[in-house]
Amino acid sequence: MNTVVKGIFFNADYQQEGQNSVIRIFVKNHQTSYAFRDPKFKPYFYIIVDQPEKRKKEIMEKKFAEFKIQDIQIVQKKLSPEQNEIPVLKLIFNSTAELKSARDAVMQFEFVRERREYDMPFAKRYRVDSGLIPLNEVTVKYDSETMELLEIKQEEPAKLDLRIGCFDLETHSPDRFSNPELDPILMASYVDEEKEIIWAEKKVNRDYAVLVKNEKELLEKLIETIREQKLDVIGTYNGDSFDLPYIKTRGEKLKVNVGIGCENSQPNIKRRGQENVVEINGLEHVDVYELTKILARFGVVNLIKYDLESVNEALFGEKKEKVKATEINQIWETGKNLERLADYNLEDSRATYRIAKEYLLTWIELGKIVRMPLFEVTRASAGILVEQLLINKSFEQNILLPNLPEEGTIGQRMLQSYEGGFVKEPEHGLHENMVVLDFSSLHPTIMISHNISADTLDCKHKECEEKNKAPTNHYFCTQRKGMLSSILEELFNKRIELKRKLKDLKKDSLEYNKLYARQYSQKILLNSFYGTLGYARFRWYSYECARAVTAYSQQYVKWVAEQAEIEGYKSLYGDTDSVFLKIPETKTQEDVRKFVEQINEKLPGNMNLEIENFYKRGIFVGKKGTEEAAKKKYALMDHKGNLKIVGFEYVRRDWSNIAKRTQKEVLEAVLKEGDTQKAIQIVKKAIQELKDGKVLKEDLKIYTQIKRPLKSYESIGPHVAAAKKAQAKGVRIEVGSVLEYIITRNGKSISDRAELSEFVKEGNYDSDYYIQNQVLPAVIKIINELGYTEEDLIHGGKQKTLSHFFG
DNA sequence: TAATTCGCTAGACCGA
DNA sequence: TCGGTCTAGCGAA
Repeated sequence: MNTVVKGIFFNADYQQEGQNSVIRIFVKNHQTSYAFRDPKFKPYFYIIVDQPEKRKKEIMEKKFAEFKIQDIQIVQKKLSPEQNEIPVLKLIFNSTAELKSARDAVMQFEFVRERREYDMPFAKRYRVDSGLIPLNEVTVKYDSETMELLEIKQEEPAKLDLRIGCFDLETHSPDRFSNPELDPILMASYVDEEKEIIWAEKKVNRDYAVLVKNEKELLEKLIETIREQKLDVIGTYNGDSFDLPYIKTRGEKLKVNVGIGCENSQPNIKRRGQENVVEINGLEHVDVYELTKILARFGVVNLIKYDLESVNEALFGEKKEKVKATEINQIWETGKNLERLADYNLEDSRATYRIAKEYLLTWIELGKIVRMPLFEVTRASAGILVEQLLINKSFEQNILLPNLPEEGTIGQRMLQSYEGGFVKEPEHGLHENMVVLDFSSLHPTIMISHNISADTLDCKHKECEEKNKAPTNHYFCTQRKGMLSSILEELFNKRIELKRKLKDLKKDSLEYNKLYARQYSQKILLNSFYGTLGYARFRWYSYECARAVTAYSQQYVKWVAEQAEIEGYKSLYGDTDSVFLKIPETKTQEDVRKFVEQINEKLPGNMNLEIENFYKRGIFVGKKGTEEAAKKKYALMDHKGNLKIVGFEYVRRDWSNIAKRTQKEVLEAVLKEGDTQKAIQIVKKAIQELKDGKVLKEDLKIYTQIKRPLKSYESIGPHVAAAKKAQAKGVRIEVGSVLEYIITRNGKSISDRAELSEFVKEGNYDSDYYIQNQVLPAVIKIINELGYTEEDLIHGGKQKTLSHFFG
């Protein structure tokens, strides 16, 4: 019987039904979660041949595999954006297995010039071809007996209030890590808009606590709740590698069906590289931990550790207590302080929920732009996002995708690196009255303004060569817009328009938040394009384009500095897209504004120079071991007294707190107060504290990441040495873990003396190391700029003040 | 199995 | 034990 239903389109996958691979699409409304079948859509790929009619017959007649090819169509396609359409063969199959064997078998025909789009996963193929946008509202006509999809209509996204729920487990861990084969779940918490619960076998004196009789019941209650709440999104913190695999294994042990997906389907654990991802049909699993790491990549947060406590504090400014694994065991075994554990458990779910609520909107919008389901887009890298966007555009414009490069090609590309941005060596020392100018979205605007795209490179027109030649001598078409540049331009213009609209909306209103998220996701995409051009595995890789972008960037930034010098400013420094100027006494901030305006009048297209900020005072320091000044390292103070510290040890996690704090205090004394004597006193005090043995572990820890298996290190640095020692004591050291180590007094080389902080007793540290290798190197270059030497720091020293420098 | 290059610095490593 | 070179990590843009 034909039935019609409205709902939200979530995702698509496929299933094997006998000989056929059949697409399923997941559509939900608040009553039901549907999985519709779309058997009419078949796997396919293209081949390019000279005589399509003839070759089609030949292939149809020849049996080149154990199956019969379902169909071959002759279709008109462009092989690339600048070419005309030509007929190509579309080979259609009943299953992905057939496609896979045919794409190899087809190479036996010498008339096959090329294969295209033969490696696109079937579900992704469907998402591209159907044009369905995840989380849009759809009206579906279907056969209620077979669940076969008859018609699907996409409507403008209506109001979207996704139901999000988060859960978190506390598990027993007699060893260092919980083993789901052996160790039970002790507690579970669940949080959504209306519910906050924890379940535990032991009585907990909290309103939100529910007593269960055993672990089985605990798991059943959790699953039941997730099902009852009819969620759209399930959020976890590290659920990809911990919580979801854990409940799956415990479920098998305890005979509990943990199917929380559509039609109670099980969480699907997939291997992706080194890690797990867990996908659930009809219920989007968002691992907020992964989301946080992406936020970090885009600079929303910058943390040493990405545990929930640190992230929660960084994002919301709220401290959250951490209960360590050993303590969890202890609480459970003694039955004392169960409330503490329960609170912690609940807070984890709450924090996860809060982060999801706050940031999901950005990924929802991003998912809509690139047409990726939430599950995918919350785990996607910059390269994936750009690729997906280009795939969609290519399909719309009837252009076949370029093939992925082969390993040999990738190797060649990787050998061929290219020159990047320009970094000027700064004028070291203290400077007063500065302005920093920078280009807004430099790389995207260069690509748009000069129409940089592989398909516009060195076109046939004489005129383009004359009018639009990059400093590399390659040029780009001025008559037809390039594929990449036009997508960028569209994104750019939409973003400008959105930002204009945002100005009229009330902050924190629903509409504001939605549009803000959209413009932010556009920004993410805009900034991701340039890098992919030089990425060896990218389908649209173009050395010439990548190089042209950086050549232009160098040209423009040098040009601005030159113009400024001509106008009477002194160019102090610049890095890639910025120019640091000293404003002469004869000029005002208004003059700077006028100067920038003049520059902008001369810049092409949508390129734009901005005033980043005015600074009262700034310092550039010398480089170690040479006379030169260090690049990418400076500190500035604006006219409100705000300090901006860039590149210094202060911003690096692989330096101890004591060194970082001392450096910051010194910079403050110098820039804010102009007090060099104070700066020196600060250093002396830190040295004294170290000597007295008073400094706490917290201020001595050095954080360094283990980036490869311990065995494969050629050079054993302190962090590797500490890791190896810890490993011998039974600590599991994983690739990617950030270690905290301290340099102790026990041993010869620095590595010998390095120990993981957890094994170091308070007070056991090498004060000499922390003075000579941490505090002094962090401050000496600054002190030098003030006219003092290391001698002055350790011994007496002469009297000088900043007036010495500024008259 | 997923964007780029430029740059600083530490500390091991290695040969004289 | 010295000094140059190399490995490694992290940050800026």
